[in-house]
Amino acid sequence: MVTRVTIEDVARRAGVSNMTVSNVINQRPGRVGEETRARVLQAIDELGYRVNLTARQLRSGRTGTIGLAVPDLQSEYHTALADRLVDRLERHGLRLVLERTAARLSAELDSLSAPRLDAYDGFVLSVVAGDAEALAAVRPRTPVVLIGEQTVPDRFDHVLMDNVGGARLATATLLRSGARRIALLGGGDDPEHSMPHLRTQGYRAAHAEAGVEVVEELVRPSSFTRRDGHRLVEELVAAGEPFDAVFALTDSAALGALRALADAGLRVPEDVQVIGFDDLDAGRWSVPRLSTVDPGNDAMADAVCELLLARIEGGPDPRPTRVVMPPPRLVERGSTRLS
Amino acid sequence: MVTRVTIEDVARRAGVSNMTVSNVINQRPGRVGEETRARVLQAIDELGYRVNLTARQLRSGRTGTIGLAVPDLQSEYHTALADRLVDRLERHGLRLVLERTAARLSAELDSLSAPRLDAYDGFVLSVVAGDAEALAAVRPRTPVVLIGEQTVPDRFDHVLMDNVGGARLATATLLRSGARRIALLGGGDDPEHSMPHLRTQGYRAAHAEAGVEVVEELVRPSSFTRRDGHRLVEELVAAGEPFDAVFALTDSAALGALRALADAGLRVPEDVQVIGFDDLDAGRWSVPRLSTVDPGNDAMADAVCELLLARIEGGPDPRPTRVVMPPPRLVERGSTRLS
DNA sequence: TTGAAAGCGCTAACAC
DNA sequence: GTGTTAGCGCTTTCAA
Repeated sequence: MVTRVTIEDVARRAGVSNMTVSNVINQRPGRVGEETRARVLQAIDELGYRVNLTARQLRSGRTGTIGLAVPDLQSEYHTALADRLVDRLERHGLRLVLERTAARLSAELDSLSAPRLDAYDGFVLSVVAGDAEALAAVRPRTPVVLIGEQTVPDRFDHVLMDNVGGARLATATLLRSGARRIALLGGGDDPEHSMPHLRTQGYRAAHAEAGVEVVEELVRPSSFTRRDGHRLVEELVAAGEPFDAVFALTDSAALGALRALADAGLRVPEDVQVIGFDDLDAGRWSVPRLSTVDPGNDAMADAVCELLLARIEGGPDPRPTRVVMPPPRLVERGSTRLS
Repeated sequence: MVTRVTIEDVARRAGVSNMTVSNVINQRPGRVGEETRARVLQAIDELGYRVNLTARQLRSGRTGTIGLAVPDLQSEYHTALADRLVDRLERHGLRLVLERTAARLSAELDSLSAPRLDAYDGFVLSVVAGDAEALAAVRPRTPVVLIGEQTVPDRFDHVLMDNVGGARLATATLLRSGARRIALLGGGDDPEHSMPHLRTQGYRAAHAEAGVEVVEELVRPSSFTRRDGHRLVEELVAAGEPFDAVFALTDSAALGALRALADAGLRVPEDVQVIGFDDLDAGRWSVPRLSTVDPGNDAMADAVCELLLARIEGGPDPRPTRVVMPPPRLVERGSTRLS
């Protein structure tokens, strides 16, 4: 073990006390004379001293780090969110690190356990597997913001997207352009507050508003990845069920659907229109370009930061928790006909 | 501040000493009687005690966490690598967290600074901006494995891909199928040991071996993202320079190229063959499916883990550093004609 | 403006 | 098998 240079070594060399060195390091104003500071700085330099964040943290409780746990590191939606957060938090001198929960409840709960949270000043969890009941017992001492559509105990700050509104927007656009048989990739009998359930609800609402009957054979379950989207469209084509549009619950599924439609010799948007959800960057480079719903990605990232910072900096007065849900916006590209 | 339950509280309640509690927590074999253990466990449960990892770390020096710093959280290549590493490290009771360097030298060096490294038992840095010179002064006490093609001080373990070999493989395949005017997206006068330089070198080597002249007008610089790939193909088409194949230095650029070729009304692979590099998952879902080079992704992840674990667990005897470079493999899909 | 003392919560090392 | 002592490196508190 290489010996470590401590504050004490620096203090000895500069001929001052530990505390003075600490004051220099932390740039505490007016606590140390100009001359002394210079001497300390020089000692630090000569010795190559670096703070031990672990020790500082044990004493002060601050780590300067925010954690973000996502279900899947490859999820383009979540890495895009992470990127937005890194940029914003950097401006406040905070660093963001990413963890993976693999969408497992055990891992999500684990990420909220005291030992894990101790490493962070604040934590953001993208809840996929958990729900209000599962999270009922969790009372983290670290500020936590939850994202995702699951219902969660109202003791948590919560940022979510308008799934119902966004899905209604997408579906209404297709209906307005004349589509009458809209395949829904990812709809079905999911748990009540899950993302698929909510987006399916928006899909049905739009149909009801337009006075168009939903073709139940076209409502296909569990489809979030490219692979899923591809498979479901294949199945639909094989089943011979005609459809003139596809609403995929995620852009990823929509991209897989595009692939399958090309395989089947169907033209987009002439034969089949396609619309996704999430506004991933990849949708700008697909063939054809993907129309989609922007659920308010920037606004959500803003909200997460604000909530976190308010709790971290805002003293002990327990401000009420907040729920933030920005308005969705339609992004029309080549995979739909202009409405 | 909510008061924290400490080991001392548990000890008092169970009527034992701190050390006994510690022994129970750490499941040290044969150090504590069955009855005592039960009493301690109960006290832990009743009090809701959780270890303070910060304190443990300050004392023991272990954190149980490995850091991985990547240039871009949205880079599909790097998140795929992260996923591979999470899986492997989990098996050894280690957790992986991801950080972003934004491909800036300052951030890369920063990530190797003592305070940052203190948070980890081991660290993996994907070097993009740094080189041997920039890293010369860095002497981390935490085990570090470097990945990426930059030359690095040989005091670091280093895992890299065979950029020259992989690029030669891709280019040779195109030449064998009859291509004679192969656009290179991302070639150019980059620094000597950079990825673009090396892959360009492989491209030229394959031409030389096949006795085919490189068309210099088709060698286009800096192209790694979808956007880049798209733009460069657009420019090529606008310039009226004929080409019968595209070798993109990354799959991402290749996907952008596919988009641009479709815009230009060129058929793939009939009019233009396309091949990428990296073997990203996205390449399986593009239209058409993307042929590519697998640089040995699984083998690289294996190597990173082995090197890390050897240094973490392997005592103080300073084993020699190692450089690992797995063999690349061609993945033929729909964007090329079978060779 | 500077310093001394105390202790954050845990575990290594050794005694019993 | 269990307890005692010491201390990881830092910052808080209070005194000078």
